[in-house]
Amino acid sequence: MTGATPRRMGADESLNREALLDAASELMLEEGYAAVTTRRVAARAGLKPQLVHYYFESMDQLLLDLVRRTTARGRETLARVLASPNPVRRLWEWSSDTEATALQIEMMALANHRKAIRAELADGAKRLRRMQVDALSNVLERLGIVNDVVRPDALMAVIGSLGRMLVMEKSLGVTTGHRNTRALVEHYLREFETRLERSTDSPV
Amino acid sequence: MTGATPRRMGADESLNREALLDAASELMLEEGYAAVTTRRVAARAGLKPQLVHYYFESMDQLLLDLVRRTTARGRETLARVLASPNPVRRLWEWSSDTEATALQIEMMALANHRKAIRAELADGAKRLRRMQVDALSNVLERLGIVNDVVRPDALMAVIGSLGRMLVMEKSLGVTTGHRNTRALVEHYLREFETRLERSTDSPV
DNA sequence: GTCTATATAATGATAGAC
DNA sequence: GTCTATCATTATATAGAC
Repeated sequence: MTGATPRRMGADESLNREALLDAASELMLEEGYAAVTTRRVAARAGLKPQLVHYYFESMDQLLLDLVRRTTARGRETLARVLASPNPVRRLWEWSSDTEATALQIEMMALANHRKAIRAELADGAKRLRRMQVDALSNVLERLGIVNDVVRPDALMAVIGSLGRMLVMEKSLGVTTGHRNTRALVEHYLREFETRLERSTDSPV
Repeated sequence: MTGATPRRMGADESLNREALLDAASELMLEEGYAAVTTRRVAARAGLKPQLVHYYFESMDQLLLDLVRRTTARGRETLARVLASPNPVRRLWEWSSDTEATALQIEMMALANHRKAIRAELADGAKRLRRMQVDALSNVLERLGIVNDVVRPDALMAVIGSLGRMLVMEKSLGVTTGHRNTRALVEHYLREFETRLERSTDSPV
């Protein structure tokens, strides 16, 4: 418990600490993880570069804390999404969120070569996935939609990967086939919503 | 044509030049794009750091050349894939290629904040997509599989995004729902292959 | 045509002042 | 508990030697 603390460090609840994480997040989103340097993070937060090392043990630790904060916030957003009366469509919209996807690419790239970040991101992804699949299973079961081919977790994989890819490609400037892909998704969403409305009309 | 050449530069066909691109590719794959620095690229290629600037105008140019070479090689591989008697399954396998996916994440992240690289990567993606969709359309048409809901380009989007996501997640350490997702893909692949075999048995 | 010596700026991090 | 002066290292890039 009393592990040697080589250097003193700012409190976890500090406003400056949060400001530095905000700055890091913005930089990562706008210019990529390589732009998240001590000096640039500090400058954007209106602080001196040395303060980064006061509030964070290292740049790696700052990035790890950022990933943790981001996935935690993701769970909060997802909880609201899943509370919707039409969770499937909102899940699709959520999977197509531009900002979250851009951040995810950066963090995936970061995780590819930083063990601690990979573990943190994997944990976050698993927890999000479990929330999604649980909610999807509930809805499908409640509506009596049982399908041996398309299991809820597989359906979630399709929704998630397709949404993310459309956003990625669009930000890249590639939209080949997007119209038909969206039409395909819309087709199944409508089919689901028809069943949903039918079940909502009739009382439980 | 005689634009001012501020600095002399190595020939395009030089072995050292290729070695530097190889080193950059390996580094990007193993440690991410941020690890692609003059010193590290040179060290891996067994050359002096200054040579990087002899063969490439700048680090940005090196990265751009690497993206161009990578997408060009991708087209060669894809052409072989599409020449297969069973192009749909091989397209699925190709979309699930681990190395290519890891490189793609890095390059997507890189493209997010470098205009020239974004343009190059977008061009490469469009050309690959066109090859894929053309081939898929041909096969589906030849087999008489016409479907207003699942158009060839949308089907390609599903195959591509799903394959990439499974690989990404697996490398992250997340495999929740992968079994059922693979089973889903396998279901449709088998269905397609049954029709394919039937059409191959009967001569044209 | 190929490579080296060198310049300049940015990086993560530490020790110590308030 | 908060912040600053400073360091060693690495980054990209240039000018010029062979």
